[in-house]
Amino acid sequence: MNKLAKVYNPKEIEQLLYRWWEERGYFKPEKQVELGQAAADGPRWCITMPPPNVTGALHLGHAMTAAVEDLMTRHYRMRGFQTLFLPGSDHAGIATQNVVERELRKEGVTRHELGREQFVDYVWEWKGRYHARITNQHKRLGVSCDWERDRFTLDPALSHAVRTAFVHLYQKGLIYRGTYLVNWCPRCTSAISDLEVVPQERTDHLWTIRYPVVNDEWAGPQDDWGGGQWAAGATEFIHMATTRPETILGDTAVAVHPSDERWQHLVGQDAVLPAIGRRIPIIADDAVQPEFGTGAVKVTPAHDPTDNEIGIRHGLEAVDVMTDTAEMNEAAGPYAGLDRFECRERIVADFEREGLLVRIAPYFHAVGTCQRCDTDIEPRISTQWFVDVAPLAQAAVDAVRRGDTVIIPEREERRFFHWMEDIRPWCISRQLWWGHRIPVWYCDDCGEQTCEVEDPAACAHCGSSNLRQDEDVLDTWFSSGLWPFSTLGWPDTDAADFRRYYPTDMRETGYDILFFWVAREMMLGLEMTGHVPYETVYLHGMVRTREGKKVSKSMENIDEFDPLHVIETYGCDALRYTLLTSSTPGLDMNLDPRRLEGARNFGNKIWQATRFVLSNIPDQAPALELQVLDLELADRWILSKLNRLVQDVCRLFESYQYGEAGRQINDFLWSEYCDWYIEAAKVRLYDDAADKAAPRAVLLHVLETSLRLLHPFMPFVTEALWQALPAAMRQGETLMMQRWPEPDPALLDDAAEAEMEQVIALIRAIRNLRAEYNVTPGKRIPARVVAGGALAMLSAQKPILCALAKLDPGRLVIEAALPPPSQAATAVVGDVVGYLPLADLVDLAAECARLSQELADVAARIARSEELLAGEFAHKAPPHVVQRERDKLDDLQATRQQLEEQLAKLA
RNA sequence: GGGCGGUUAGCUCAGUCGGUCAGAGCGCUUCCCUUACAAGGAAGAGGCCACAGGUUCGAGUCCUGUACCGCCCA
Repeated sequence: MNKLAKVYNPKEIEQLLYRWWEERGYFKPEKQVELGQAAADGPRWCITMPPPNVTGALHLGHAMTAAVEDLMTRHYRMRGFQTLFLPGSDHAGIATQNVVERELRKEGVTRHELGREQFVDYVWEWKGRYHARITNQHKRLGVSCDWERDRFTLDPALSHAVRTAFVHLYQKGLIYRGTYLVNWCPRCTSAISDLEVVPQERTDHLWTIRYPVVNDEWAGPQDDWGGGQWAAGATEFIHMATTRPETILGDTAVAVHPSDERWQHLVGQDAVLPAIGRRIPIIADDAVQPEFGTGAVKVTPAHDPTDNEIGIRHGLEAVDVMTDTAEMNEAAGPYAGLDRFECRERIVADFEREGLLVRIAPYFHAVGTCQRCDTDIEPRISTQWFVDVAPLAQAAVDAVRRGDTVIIPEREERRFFHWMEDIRPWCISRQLWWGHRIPVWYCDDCGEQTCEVEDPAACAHCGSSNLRQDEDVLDTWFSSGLWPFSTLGWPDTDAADFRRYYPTDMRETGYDILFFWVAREMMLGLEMTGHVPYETVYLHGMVRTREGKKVSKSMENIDEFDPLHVIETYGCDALRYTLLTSSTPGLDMNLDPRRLEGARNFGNKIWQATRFVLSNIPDQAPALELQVLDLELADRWILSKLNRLVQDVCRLFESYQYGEAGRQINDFLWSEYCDWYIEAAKVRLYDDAADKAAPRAVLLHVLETSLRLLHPFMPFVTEALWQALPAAMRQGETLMMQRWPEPDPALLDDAAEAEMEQVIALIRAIRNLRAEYNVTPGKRIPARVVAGGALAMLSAQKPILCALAKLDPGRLVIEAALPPPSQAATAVVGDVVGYLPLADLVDLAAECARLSQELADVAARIARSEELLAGEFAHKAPPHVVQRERDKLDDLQATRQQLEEQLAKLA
C-alpha cells in the first residue's frame, strides 16, 4: 500500500532517480517527441550551460547557476517546449595552465623542462580528471541536460569554429597584430586583457625625487652614479612624485601641465635622467594633473598607459627596461638583472645618496594585479593580436536597445551599455601553451602572414612552404564567446541542432561575468551569425561566505564550498530550493545553514503528507474524476486555493520571480494543504459512514498538481513522491514530462474561501481560548456557538469544528441565537460567538478583563477605519479598495457589538 | 571621482502596477511523542520597515537629501 520510507532520506532516492532519468533518456529533446510530449516542429527552448572551467571542482556559485538553469529547463520542458539544456566545459587557458604548473612545481618540474607538447598532454590529463568530477557534481545537482551533447571548448568542432571566427575577423580587418602597451603579467609571462586586471587597493609610498636641469651653470654629471657627487654643481632641479621609482630608468621626458606656473620656466629645457645620464626634455601636456604631487611627472612611455599616450603625442622614445619576468634589463644600466622591486629599493637608496630624494610619504592607491595569480601587472610594450571590438560593441548595444535581447534585472542593461560604449581594443593573444593556437603562419621567405582555417601547406603570398605558425594561443573568452552557436554545430549553419536551436533562448549566469562573457557572446554572435545569440540574459547574484566574500575557485578553502558537502547533509533538493528561494533576482546571497535545514524539513513535510494520503487510498484506486463528486466546503476551498496558487506561480514564473513562486508553493502545501485541508479531510476518511470518494480525489489531485509546480525546484523528492501515487492518476512515466499546471477559472470559489476562512477563524479563536485556559490539548470540551446568519454553514461544518477545535460532538450546540452560559470563555469572530463553558476554569474577572482588552483593540481599529472612510479616501481611492475597507469596518463593528453584549452579560 | 545595490522581528531574508504589508524560516515563551510528520503539532511574545524632508486621501513601497555597508567602472 505504502512503499514510501517512514522518513524522507534524500540519499536513498536522489542518485537512483538521476540514473533512471538519464538511462531513460528524459534529458534529450528527442525523447519528448518520442513520448508525444513535444512536437519536433513545435515550439522549442534552448539554453547552453555556462561552461565551467576545468581548472577545478564546482562550488556553490556553480550550484546556483545549475539550480536556476535547471529550474528554467524543467519548466519549459513541462510546458511542452522541445527543450535542450546543453552542457559543457571551458579549457580556461591561463587559469588551467597556472594550476597545472603549480602541480608540476610540487614535483620539481617546470613546463619548459617538459616542453610544449608534453606539457599540453599533461594538461589534457588534468582536464580529464576535472571534467569527470565536474560532470559528477552536476549530476548530483540534478541538472537535466543532454549529456550526449556535452561540449568542450577545445573539441575539434569547437576549435574549428574558433578558427573560422578568427579568419573571418582577420579578413574583415577587425583582427590585427600590433605593438602596443599591454597588461603584462610577469608571473604568467603573458599579456592579459583589461578585464583580467584587478585593481588592488593598498598603502604604498609616494617618493618625491628631483632631476637636475641642464642650464648655463651645469652641463651634466661629471661623476659616476652612486658616488654622491653625480649631481654636483647642478643649480636647478625639477621635483616630481612617483610611486614607481624603478621605472625612472625608462623615462624619456618630464611633463608638466601647460598652465602650471610653477614649472613654466623649465618647459623646453632638458633634465638629466639620474643613473642613466640620458638628457630628457621637459614638456607640457594636458594629461598631467597639476594637483598631483609637485605638478611635474616623470614620463615612462614603455611602462605606464598615460605616459604612453603622452609619449605618442610628443614623439618620445619608449624604453622598455624590463624582461618578460619583470627583471631589469640592459636598458636599466647599473640595475640590470635586479627584480623590479629590489631595483626600487636600490634606486631609492641611490637617490638619497645623491641628494635627489626629496621626501617619502605614505600613499594609498590601487595597483593592477593579475586576476589569476595576484602578481602586480606590469604595463609593457609588446606585440600582440587585437580585436577592434568597437563596431561589434555598437551592434550589440543596438540589439539590446531594440529589445532583441533583454537583460534581467534591468539595471544590468545600463551597466552593459556603459561598458560597451567605452570599449577598447581587446587583446586576444596569450603567451601560453594551453588553448587555441592562433591560426596565423609567418613565411620565412617573404615575411608575410597567412591566416587560414585549415593548416596551410604554403604561404598564401609567395607559395613558400617555409612557414611557422604563431606561437601564441587565444584568450579563452574568444572561444567562450562563440559558445551559444559553436556548441550547436556552427559554422555548419545547416547542422540540425543549429537550425533547430539557434538563436537560443536564454543566457543565465552570474552578473560578475556580464562583460567577460555575455558581452563577447553578444558581439561575436551578432557578427558571426547575424543573430543575437539569445533572447534573454538572466543574471543571478553571487553566493557569498558568512564574511560576505564571493565564493570563487581562487579561494584557499574552496573545498568547503563543494556542493556535494551540502548535498550529503541536506540533500540536493534542499540545496536547490534554498538557492532558489533565499534571495531575489540579481542580489547576492549569504547561504544560511538554517535555511538549508528548513528546506530539508519542507521536503520531509511533503513526504509525510504523501505517505498520509497514500495510506488512505485503496490499493486499486480508481481514476478519480473531480466533476462527478459531491464536494464539501473544505474541498471547494482547497481547490480554489490551489487554483489561485497555479495562477500566481505562472504569473511569477513569467516575470522571473522564481523565489517568490517557490515560497508560495511552500506556504500553500504547508499552511493550507497540510495544516487545514488534510486535517479537515480526516473527518471523512476516518468515518466509516462517510463518502470517501471526494476527499480522496481532492487530496490526490491537489497533491499531484502541487508536485508538478514544485518539481523544477525540488526535482528528486517530487519525482519520488509522484512515482508513489496511484498509477491510475499518473499519465506517462515521469513527472519530468508532465504538463505544467494551468489555471482553471472554474475552480475559483470566492464563497467557499470566505466561508472556510470563517470556520478557520472560529477554530483558531477556540484554540486560543483553550491555550489561554490551559485546557489539556486533546480534551474534548463542550461549546455553544451563536451562529447568526452563518447557522447553516457552521452546522454543516460541525464535524470539522469538533475535530479541529477538539470539541465534544455531543455537547456542541450551534444556533442562530443562544443565551450565554453562566461561566464561559467567549470567542468573538465577527458576529459569530463561541462560548466555552469551562465552569471551574473560568475566572469571571479575568474573562472580563480579557474581553475588555479585546474590545479596546477593536474600538481603536474601528476609529481608524471610520476616520479613513470619513476623509477624502472615500471618494479618491479606487472603489474596490473603499469597499474592502467598509467590509472590514462592518466586520469590526459586528465584533464590537458582540463584545459589548458579552461584557454586559458578565457585569 | 562616476554609477549601482543594500539598510525591514534577536539572526538570515521575502515584500515588482503605492491601499489586509507589517511577513517567512530559525531562535525565544507555554503546552503536546493526538493513529502523515518531534525534520512535527497548537497557542504566544517580538519591528516608529537606517535617518530627514517631500509627493499623495494613503508610502518599507514613489521623489530629494544624509549616514553606514557592499559592488562595479575610471
